[in-house]
Amino acid sequence: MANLFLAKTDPDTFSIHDFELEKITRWDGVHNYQAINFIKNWQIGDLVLIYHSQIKNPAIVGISKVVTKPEKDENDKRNISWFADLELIQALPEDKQITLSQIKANPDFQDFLLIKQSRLSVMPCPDNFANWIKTKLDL
DNA sequence: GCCAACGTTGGC
DNA sequence: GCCAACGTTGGC
Repeated sequence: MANLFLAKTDPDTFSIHDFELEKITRWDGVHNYQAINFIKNWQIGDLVLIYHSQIKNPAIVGISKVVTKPEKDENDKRNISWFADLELIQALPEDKQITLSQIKANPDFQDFLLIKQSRLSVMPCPDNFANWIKTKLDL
């Protein structure tokens, strides 16, 4: 059973539309220990929700999957970073995007790190959220 | 653009 | 090892 994660990106830097063009992208440049530890735990086949941050209505805008084993980034200055390659499964049409405010409004999802730790950029999704979104998006 | 929250760095 | 100063992220 594949695990479900969420990864943030500022669309000014790398957007879901960029991802649609590239189809496979290297998820690197993560410098926070906690986020890096979650990347280390990625397994091939795990699903990663793509989230647009730093915008007016932050939201989950796409679904991808892990296609390579996580590797240490030898070019990282502090020598702590890891990366893996993600393949886009689907960019969500606007009416299927899931906004931060929707997630915040649901009392079942209050233990989601997306809410509890707003600066974290890579995180696992809690089981109840994973089940909810898998039903909603037919994953 | 502002600011809260949090992580990192470096002096002591 | 503590903590002040500083840097970064991301929501609003």
